[in-house]
This record gives sequence, C-alpha cells and structure tokens, in this order.
Amino acid sequence: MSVLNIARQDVVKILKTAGIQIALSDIVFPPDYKLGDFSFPLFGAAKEAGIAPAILAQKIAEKLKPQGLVEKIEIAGPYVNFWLKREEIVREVVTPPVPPLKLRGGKKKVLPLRLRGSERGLRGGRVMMEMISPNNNKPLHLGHLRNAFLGESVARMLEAQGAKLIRTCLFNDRGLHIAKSMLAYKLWGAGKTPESERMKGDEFVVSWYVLFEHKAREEQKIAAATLRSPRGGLKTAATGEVSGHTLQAQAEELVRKWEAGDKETLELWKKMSGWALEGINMTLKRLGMKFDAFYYESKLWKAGKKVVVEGLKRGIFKKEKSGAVLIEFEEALGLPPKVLQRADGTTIYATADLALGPEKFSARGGSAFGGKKYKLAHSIWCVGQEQNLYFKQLFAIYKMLGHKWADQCEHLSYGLVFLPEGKMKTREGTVVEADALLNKMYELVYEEVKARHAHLTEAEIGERAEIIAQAAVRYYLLSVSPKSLVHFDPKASISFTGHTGPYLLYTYARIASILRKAKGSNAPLPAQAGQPHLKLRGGEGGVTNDCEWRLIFSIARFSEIVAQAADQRDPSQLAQYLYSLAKTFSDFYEAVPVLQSEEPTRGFRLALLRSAREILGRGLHLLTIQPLEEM
RNA sequence: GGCCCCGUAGUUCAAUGGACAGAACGCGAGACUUCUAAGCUCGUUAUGGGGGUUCGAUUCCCUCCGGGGCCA
Repeated sequence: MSVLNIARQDVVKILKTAGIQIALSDIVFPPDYKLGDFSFPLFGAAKEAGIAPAILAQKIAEKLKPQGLVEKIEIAGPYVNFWLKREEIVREVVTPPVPPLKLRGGKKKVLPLRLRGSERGLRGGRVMMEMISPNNNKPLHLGHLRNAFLGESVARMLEAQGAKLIRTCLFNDRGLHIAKSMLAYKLWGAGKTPESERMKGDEFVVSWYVLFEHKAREEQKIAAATLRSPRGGLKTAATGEVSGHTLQAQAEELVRKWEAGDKETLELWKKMSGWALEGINMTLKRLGMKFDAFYYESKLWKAGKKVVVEGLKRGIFKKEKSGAVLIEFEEALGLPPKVLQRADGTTIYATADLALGPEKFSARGGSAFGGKKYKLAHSIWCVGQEQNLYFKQLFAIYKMLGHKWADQCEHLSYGLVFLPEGKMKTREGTVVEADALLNKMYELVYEEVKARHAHLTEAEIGERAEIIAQAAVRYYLLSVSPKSLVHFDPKASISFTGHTGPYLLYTYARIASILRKAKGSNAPLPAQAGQPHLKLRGGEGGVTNDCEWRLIFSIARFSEIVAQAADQRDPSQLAQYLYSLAKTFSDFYEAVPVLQSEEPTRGFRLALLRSAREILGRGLHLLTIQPLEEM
C-alpha cells in the first residue's frame, strides 16, 4: 500500500469523526498545490444534511482534528483541504532508496493484480499478451508500432502489478493476402529475389501484393466495360490473354492449392513467406521486441478445420447451402452471424483462431511452447479496434464451444493511426512504414546529437540517436489514450521538444549528470554514509521549500498511477504523469541549487534526486523507453 | 440500413461529475548565464448545435450535424 493511500485513510478517519462517511476514492487532488495535498468536496454531504456546502464546512470545521499523516486542515468554501506531514511522506519516498526495478525473469514479490471490470484478484497469474500479429505479405507499418508499444507497455505494467507475462505473436502467414503476392510474383516475377532487387524481404513481397491489387483493379475496369459484350470473356489486363479466370479467382485457386498441399504452391509459399518473415524479424529486432512463443496460422488452420467439423457435429455451427460454415449467436448477444469456413472449403483466419484459443489455454502447453506448461489466468489479444466485433464474436464462440476460459479472454483494442489523407492502405501505397519512419527520425536526431557532442565517435552518436529517435516515436504513440485515433502527418516529423519522449530523456540525463558530479565530490550521499534515516526537521536538510515538496509528492504518486494505468490498460495516463513529473523536476532544477547547496540540505536534495531518477527510469521502462545517462 | 468509437485553442493531445477546461507545437516577448538551453518565465487562442438529469456536465442521457470503423 502506498503512503498516499495510508494518508487517505487518515483523511477518511478525520471526516468520520465529523460525522461524514466517505470512500477513499472520494478524496481528490486540489487543482493547485497551494490549496493543499488532498481535498474533499462537501457538496454531497451537504445535500444529505440539507444545508449549503459552505455552511456545512463551517459547522464541521472545529470537529476536524489532524491525525495520522494529516498535519493541517483548512476550509475553503465548500471544500475541506488537507495538508500532509511532509517529513513522514519524505521518509517513505526519499529515505529508503526505491527498490531497483525488477526486470523480466527476475524473482519478484507477487502482488494481487486487479483485472479491469472485475474485483477478482489474480495472484501471480500468468497473463498472455499477443501483439503485433502481422500479415506475412508486407512490412510493419506505423499501426504495428502503435500495437507493439501499447502491448509491450501494458505487459510491463501488468508485470509491475505482479503478473507473469507471456509474450506471443501470431503470424498470419497464409491465406488470400499472401496468395495475391504469390500470384503476382508467379506471373511477373521471373526469378527475381530480394537480393537481386536489393530489397528487404518484406518490402519485396509487398511490392507484388501492391502490383496484384493494381492489376486486379485494372482488370475490374475492363470487365465492367466488357460486361455487355456477347462473348463475355475477360481479358486479364496483365497478360492480355483471354481467360475465364480473374486475378482474384486465380488467387483464390492458389489458396485451394495451398490447402490441398500442392507441392509447387507450397514451395513458392515457403519462399515468399520466408522472405516476408525475415524482413519483419529485422524490424522486430530493431524494436527490441522479444517473444516467448510464436504462433503461425499455417500451423493452426488444420486444427481449426477439426473444430469446424466437430462444431458441425454438435450442431453449434451450421452449413449453408453454398457450403460455407457459419455460426449464429443468441439474440441477446446482438451479434451478427460469423462465417468460419468459405464455401469452397478453404479456411480464413477465423478458422485458425478457433484452434488458437485452445492452444493458448492448453494446460499441456501448446506446440508453440515446445511442451512447456503455461496455465494461463488471462489472455490478452492486442489488436486494432476495427476488429472489435470480431473479437466479441470469437470469445462468444469459445463460450459456445464450452471452453471454461472464454471469460478470461480480453481484447485490448486501440484506434487506428490516421494520415492526413485518411486511413493507411497498403494496396494504395499510403502507408508509413515502420523502418522508413524510424530511419527518418534517426537521421534528424543524429544531426542533433552530432552538433551537441562533436567529441563522440560515430558509433556513440549513432547509438544515442537510435535510442532518442525511438523514444520520440514511442512516447508519441503512447501518450495518446488507446481508444483515440492517432493523427500522424509524415511531413511534419515527430517533435523533440516540449511534451515528448526526448524531453523525458533529457530530464533523466540532467538528473543523472548531477548525481555523477556529486559522486566526485567529498560529501557522501546519506545512504553511502550509512545513515538509516535522513534528518528531516526544518533546517536540518528536510523539506525546505515547495519545489522540493512538489517533487516529493509527485514521486509518491507513481505507484498508484501505474496501478491505475495497468488496470485501465492505458499507458497514456503514465505518459501524462511522467511529463508532469519531469516538469516538476525542471521547476526544482531552475529554482534551487543542489551541488552548491549547504549540507545537510545538499545530501537531502541528492537523495531526492536519486528517487526522482529511479521513478523516472521505471516509468520510462514501463513505456518501453530506454533512458540515457547522458544526452 | 444496423451496431461501435470519436468531435476541446490554427494544429496534435489532456481533464475518476467538482475550485479559473490543462499541456505541447506554432506565433510574440523575456530572464539567468549555478548543477546539460532538447531547458525555464510571460503572453496568445477552445468544449460542433439544441434539449435533459444534477447544487454542479468536456464527462451521464436524448436528438441533430460532422469524422472514422465494423457488419450485410
């Protein structure tokens, strides 16, 4: 329990003695720190008492006596404001150095995890986070970046709450999209390879996809023009040959051949999805994304077909006259029917997902884990909000199939990334590719770093530039609440000043710089001097001004901010908080000297800065951002 | 057509039903020259329209307008 929560309980006790019953959550923060540390508005209580709030405030004023962590109480119109005992809070926030961040893999104390919309505790439960889940026919783009950062950030925040996270990624490596790339390559590729074209594998593969879409559209135009022709035959725009099969039909044929195990088709598929995967993996590596297991649609679809057969047998699924298999939901759910298998018997990604859920929750551990046992308490799918309906349907299907874990499935949904011209569309070439964006940011930062630190080697500049560039992109995408659309203008690059990732890094680096310099000086840090507690009374190195107090109070809020952000799956709350923390530090930095101040104030301020650095560092880590000691 | 999300300053984003709606970018001015000026200070401009619930609405409800998404 955080020290602020203990203080809140004291506030509740104090109000109780005045005959006012409130909950912890009724206590708010005043709009200005000068008004106090906590506040309680009396409107509700006044209504119950049948008198004006300000009158009630005056009436209870003398009954309100400070106790516990509360030092002072004041009435301000309809509000009761509380000041905390700064020395006590300081002891919690500053004196015991904040325990170092436990990274993945380390032993950690298990704390109860609250799940959104549920009071059910989840002690040390295993939570799976599936993220990115790309199609194997194109490079990762800006939308995938949002997905990756959101998923990873929520994963880290849940870890901070005591959950054990298992990170997974599903590759949609088969199906119509890859068939389209394959067909175009087959028709017009003539032995070209990523090497021969000097392209990254994923870029190479998507170029055929884009070509397919282009040719298919041309074909449609011609088809529309020849629709009334008595012969009715279609010309394929690409080859000019008369053919009864459209490109679309040929791509669908390729899917059938793939599922039938056609050797030539499988070989081509292996080659192309391999190229795509190689390119995607390079980007994932650059992003530092690490996974505990991968799923492949190409390995799941057969198991999905079995579920279809079984579902038909049990009468849960229905076969239409066309041959397509679908499921209908009970009316109360308000969900439209969902097709699970095409009329021609080929599968779609919903088919594979029928098998994915059981695979994830299998007590034996799925094949993707190499037989490891993962008993999941919860499973999260981090996927864009355009799939909201789909996931409602999918989870409902799991339930109808009788899976007990259906209620432990969660769709972590987020808004699309929008460009000035609208939604990004691969087929129209309006996409901001992840690599291109990161490269552009890198170049901009590189020049900036070089201008500031001429003495660094090329490699050192490059390393810093990459971290700063990524921090900018990561913070930019995470500072917007997940459900909002992100508007991104590629022409206006992401800023490095103001409310940005680099500002946070800069703040961290300035704190680190002071602490480095302090180590070189004679006066030891209090902790190094072996003092169990700082002397905190006025004039002895305790809180001497508001700048310090605001920084301390801000630090004290960290753990509950993280808990709430984790609970609501919303890293933007943490992002906003970290910015305000950095801002508060900047005020402190401008207002008071640290190294030049007198002992014991100097020691106190150094200890405070160590806490600030620790919290800022932990916060950045939870936002997937790597701090820099020097910038 | 049905369902879902969104509409806040010129732009991009904040605001568990509470105190004068906050930032940042942009634009305009300025200070220090002590620990990193990617910083700090001051100024500038906003809740799409109309109803309702409430002591109090950016927030909840209805409706219209606008943007986006999903389903057929």
